[in-house]
Amino acid sequence: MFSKSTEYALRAIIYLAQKSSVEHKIGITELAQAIDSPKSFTAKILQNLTRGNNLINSVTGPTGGFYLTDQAKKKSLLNVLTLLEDEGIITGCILGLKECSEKNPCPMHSEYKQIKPQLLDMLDQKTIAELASEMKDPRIVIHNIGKKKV
Amino acid sequence: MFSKSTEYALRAIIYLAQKSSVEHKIGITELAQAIDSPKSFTAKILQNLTRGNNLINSVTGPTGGFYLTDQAKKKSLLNVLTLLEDEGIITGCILGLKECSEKNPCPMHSEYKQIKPQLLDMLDQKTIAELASEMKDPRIVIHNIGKKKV
DNA sequence: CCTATTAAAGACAAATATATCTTTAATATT
DNA sequence: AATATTAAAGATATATTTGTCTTTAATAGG
Repeated sequence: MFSKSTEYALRAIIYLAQKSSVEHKIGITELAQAIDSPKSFTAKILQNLTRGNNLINSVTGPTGGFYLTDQAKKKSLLNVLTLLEDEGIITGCILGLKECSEKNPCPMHSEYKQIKPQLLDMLDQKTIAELASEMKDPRIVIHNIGKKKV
Repeated sequence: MFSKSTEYALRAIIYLAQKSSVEHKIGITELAQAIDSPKSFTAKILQNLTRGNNLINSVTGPTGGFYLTDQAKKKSLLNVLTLLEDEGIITGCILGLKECSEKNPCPMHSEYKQIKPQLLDMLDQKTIAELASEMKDPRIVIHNIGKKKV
């Protein structure tokens, strides 16, 4: 559904929403372990989200790390997807046509048109803080379970 | 949503459902033009779908080409996706977790769970023959419009 | 049988996505 | 000021996807 980059970004942000604050920043080592993602690659992804768009903040040096402000925690996954420029599910055509619209629809257009707003709702309804708070239930996780690294 | 390979395959199959039969086969040149896809790459994709799974048939030599049997035309896009092994939207987790289930759900699981069956329905309800027949309406297309090849 | 036409097969190339490693800059602590 | 710690930046490596090209095999028609 999404690229690895996007998946890691979403998981990282949910983790940061849950664990970080201005007072308590999270290092990339802890973060990557917590969401079960490749560390350096995840660092790159987060870097992109600290520049320009005020989604993720970071501070170098001891006690430094990544964190979300309360404002950032109020954003939705859809907001994040927009910043990641990975909105294909929302804007794209099932069959990959560049210009699939009411005027020139693909054969699946009318069907997908009914599902798209639900996907959009799903991604837009909850703030990442709300998603993170679901993780108080220990069954709900954002890492791969039962797979140990060698 | 899908890979290019999958998109080309779906478009090709819809075109073949519309235009081909045992009596009238379609050459790769016509097909690739009709669905606006790279010719050789599309040929590869179709080759994979002629082997084993009886979805697409082909014949070499003059008057040869690709075609669908009436039986094949009765399959759904979901059937095709299964043959293409590109069912991620159906089976996968939004956040990319390997084991996202009722027992260990991701924070988006309960939300996506409600949309997944609708996506599945969308892909399973219509036969590709039915999708193809929608194209009697000239507004409905499976090629990129207004983009001319150099 | 010969030729033209078509897909099959396989080698190759280019682009993109994913991942790692090293060096640099910032900063907290001493 | 010196040191340790952390992310930033950049170079590089690997894998996968996408795309092209050439050669081979099959087959229809003369």
